[in-house]
Amino acid sequence: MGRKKLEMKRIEDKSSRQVTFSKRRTGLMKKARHLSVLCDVDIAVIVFSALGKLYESCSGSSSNSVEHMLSRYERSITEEGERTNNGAGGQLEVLSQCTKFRTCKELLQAVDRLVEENNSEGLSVTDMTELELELDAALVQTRLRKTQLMMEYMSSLQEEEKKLTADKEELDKQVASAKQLQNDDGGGGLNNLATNQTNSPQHLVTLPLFNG
Amino acid sequence: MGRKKLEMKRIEDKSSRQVTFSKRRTGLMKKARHLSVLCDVDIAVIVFSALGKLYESCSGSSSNSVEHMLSRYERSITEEGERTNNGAGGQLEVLSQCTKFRTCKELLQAVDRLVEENNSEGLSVTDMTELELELDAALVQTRLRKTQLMMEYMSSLQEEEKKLTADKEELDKQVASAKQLQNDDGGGGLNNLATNQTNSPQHLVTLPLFNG
DNA sequence: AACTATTTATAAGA
DNA sequence: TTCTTATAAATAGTT
Repeated sequence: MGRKKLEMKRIEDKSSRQVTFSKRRTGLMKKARHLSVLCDVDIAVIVFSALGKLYESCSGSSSNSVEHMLSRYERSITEEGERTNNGAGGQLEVLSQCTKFRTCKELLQAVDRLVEENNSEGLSVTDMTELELELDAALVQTRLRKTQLMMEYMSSLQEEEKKLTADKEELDKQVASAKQLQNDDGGGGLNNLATNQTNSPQHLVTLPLFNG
Repeated sequence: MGRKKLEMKRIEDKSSRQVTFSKRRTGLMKKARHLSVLCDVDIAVIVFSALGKLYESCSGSSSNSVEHMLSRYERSITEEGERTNNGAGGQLEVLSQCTKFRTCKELLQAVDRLVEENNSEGLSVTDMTELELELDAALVQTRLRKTQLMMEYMSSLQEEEKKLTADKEELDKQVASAKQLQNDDGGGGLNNLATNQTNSPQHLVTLPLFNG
């Protein structure tokens, strides 16, 4: 809309690109706000300029709601993923890494393609920039996955610790009451001892951590 | 735009609200895509309907780039927050971040120095390269510290698990032998029970993890 | 889902 | 940069 219809491609002139960016960014945020109010929904808009600067964020209501929505988004995505790969039960951890592997594969293919396309003249700066971005993205992905695995493992360890502590307390209690009974009636009160056995926690050792 | 100008408030009629939601949502995504292409920027749009359903997400380039942008956004916000609220503190979590804060402080000082040195002409590419290296170093430092903290915590948890498991086995053994003794001599063999108490592992809970 | 009368957004120009 | 204006786009109500 304007004096002329624009082609759907990057505006080459730096100055007009900057102006258009400013105008359209404002418009986008305005529309998001309107949609949010009119239809009573939550919206987050995040814009990164080409130089990596975080330009704007907008949301339905309060100040930090963008952050809220991000965790909400992550939850949705996670649930979606779990809904998808619920079929098999064997190696849970391995399955959950499928996404990563697929990403890596795609990445390598993209790199190969780039190299093949330009092997006669060598890679241009633009190509290298693209490659850099892709590698950076892969790095971020890898890091996120690493942190996620560590957090999951720590959760399982904390849970196990809680369970073991509870078991131990229960055993202590039984031992104490056994001692008491022994002093009281000289025996016969130990028949319900050692009934709180849980499964061995050995399976935790097989989690994919500290394996190099 | 349309036959009538709408008030900037929630559309009360459920049916028209739903229709408007659909239309405007489509429009918003389209505008986001256009802005992304025309101005060569990355954009994420996240919409949650009133019923909590994740409706759409849109972005500049590849498939999972929304996730990328979220981590990018988080990083931006985190850095911003640290720059703003360096005055207050007092909680335990803050202590564990001392290393990071020190690094950040040094970094900001370095940035200030660079800016002051060159404020007449602006920063040169060489300056920016130096700045890039410093920021990169800080990032690596932060990452190392994060991993280190997580590894230490996991080690402590594993150790605690081992100890607790050993305790439990010992208690089981004692209970079994107590049972045996009870059957054999009718009592008197329980005097050394409950002697393997270790310190409560409560201190683990105060380690700087999972605290938001 | 398709159709228009209108409103809104904005590209180019001042 | 900011304002103006002609024109493109989006869309509210209608069918």
